[in-house]
Formats: sequence, C-alpha cells, structure tokens
Amino acid sequence: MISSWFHLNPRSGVPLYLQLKEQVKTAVAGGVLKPGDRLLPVREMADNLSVNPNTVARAYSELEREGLLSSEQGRGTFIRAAEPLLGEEERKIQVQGLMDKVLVEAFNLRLTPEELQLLWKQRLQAWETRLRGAKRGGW
Amino acid sequence: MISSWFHLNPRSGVPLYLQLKEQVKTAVAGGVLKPGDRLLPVREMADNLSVNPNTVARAYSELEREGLLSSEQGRGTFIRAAEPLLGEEERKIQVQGLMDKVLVEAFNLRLTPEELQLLWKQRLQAWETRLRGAKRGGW
DNA sequence: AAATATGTATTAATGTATTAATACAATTAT
DNA sequence: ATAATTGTATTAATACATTAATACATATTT
Repeated sequence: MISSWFHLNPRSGVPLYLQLKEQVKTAVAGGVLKPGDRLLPVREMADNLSVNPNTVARAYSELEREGLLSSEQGRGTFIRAAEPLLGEEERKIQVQGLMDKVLVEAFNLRLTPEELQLLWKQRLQAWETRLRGAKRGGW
Repeated sequence: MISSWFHLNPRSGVPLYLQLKEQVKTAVAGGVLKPGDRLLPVREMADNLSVNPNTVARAYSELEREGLLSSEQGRGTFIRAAEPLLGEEERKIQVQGLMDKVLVEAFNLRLTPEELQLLWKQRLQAWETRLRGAKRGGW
C-alpha cells in the first residue's frame, strides 16, 4: 500500500500539511509515484496519518494548484500526467531562484566553488541513479 | 552608506526580519559586505527601514547565532571574520539538503538532468563572476 | 564622571497560520 | 434510485509568529 510510506511528525515544528506535501513531491520526483497513480482518499489517508481529513485535503489541493496532482470529486486524487502549468521559461526562473538561495547559503558557510561543484555533481548523480531504478520498478 | 541597499516591503507576506536577514546574507555572500564591515546600529537601521528597532535586533541576533555577524553591546554589529560555527561535514550536509530540495522541485517541474546541469553551471558562474568583481571593490 | 551610543531583555498587542468540526457536492457502485 | 465513496467549502478554535513598547546593560566618548 502506497500511503504507508508517508508518516508525519506532529512535534517537528513543520506543519502537517507541509510535511505531507513534501513527501508526496519527493515520491513523485523520485519516481516512487508515477503519473496516473492514485493516492489514498482524504479520509483514509487522514486515518492512516492520524490527522484531520482537512489537513490531507489541504495538501492535496495545494499540490493540485501546483500542477502535481489532479483531484476529481467522487473519483479520487491522482498523480498528474499532463504538462506542467508553467511555461519553460518560468520554470527555469523558478529553479534558478532556488539555486541562488543554495549558493548564498553555501558561500556564507565558506564553501568554495570547487567544493560546491563537487557536492552538486554527487547529488545530481544520486537522483539520476534513483530515477533509473524507479523506472525499472525498483520500489 | 551601506544600509541604503536594504529595503523592506511590509506587504510582501515575508516577515520583515526575514527580509532583512536574507538581504544581509546575500550581501555577504556576494562580497558586498566584507568581514569586519560594520552594520548600522539597530536604531539607525530601523529608522532607515521604517521598522521597529526590535525587528532589526532580531535579524541581527539570528544572524549572529548563525555565525554571520558578531554583535557587541556598546560597540556595534560587524560582519564576522572567524571560522564558521559548523564543522566541515555538517556544513556539507546542510548544503546537500538544500540541493536535494532544488532537485525535487526541478524534477517535478519536468526539467531534465541536462537542463538542470546547464542552469546550475550558469548560476555558479554568475556568482563566481560577482565575487571576483567584489574583491576588486566593484560596488 | 557623566553623557551618549549601542546591543539586549521583557512583556504585551496583534495578526496569521494551522488544524479541526461539520456540512455540502459530485461521482460511482449496488 | 439509493447508498456509498470521494473531493470541496465554510466556519471556528487554537496556537504561534510577528511586531511593537519599554526598560536595561555595556561600552565609548567627552
């Protein structure tokens, strides 16, 4: 059962709906959840995670607004297969903004460009590996 | 006057103290502010930004806790020159975490590893260029 | 020594975010 | 058709974050 991979920590300081959002996003980005896959119904997921159904509903609806999920009343909630909502250029700008934040943090931590470059290479490779594994149904 | 580069937007949704923190961090990472440089006193900075002195004090003290600034009662607040608070390994782990968040977002935006790699290269180069400029007193 | 400049601490006012309780709407299954 | 399943909307309770008001402590300057 897919949902059992999610678990929330009510004392982490991070809002429950955000924890769920991030876990879904990570699962999709990592290929654990694939386009067309169905998520548990809000109530079932809520039971599963021991939270109020609205908390799950909020996570789902925000992810839908972001283009990751597609919810249909009466039918269920699914991983969206269609094209991203944002255009190519906007998406790149968004990612660049995130990268710049990483760079600011990294330079303030006194990492050198060389160290940074090495770390990046490693992380990117780790994800590529994971993605290849997921395509073969690794999980 | 250094502080005039900062300006806050009270209606942006982002807390004032966070806006200031980020701007200081960006200035330091970009070489605009260098170790030993003095920031405006809390009251003066507050006047300048039209916020309560406590708001500035909070930004300063959090940045001090993070190792970026050094505040001394009666003397002022300065860009810290000493070694980072965290050890090499911890700093790398922190940066890796940030990189992973970028990767999750990017893959969910359907960027390919190749596109990602290109963007990264561009952003890193942009920062390296800026840093070289700052060392020659470019601003 | 006194005055000034500066960072720090305490408390309170206010707004916002988070979560929950509950009812509603649409689709599907019987 | 009816019941069951599922997502959606509204409202409210609560907690937390943000900012401000004010007083205090330490260093520097005169």
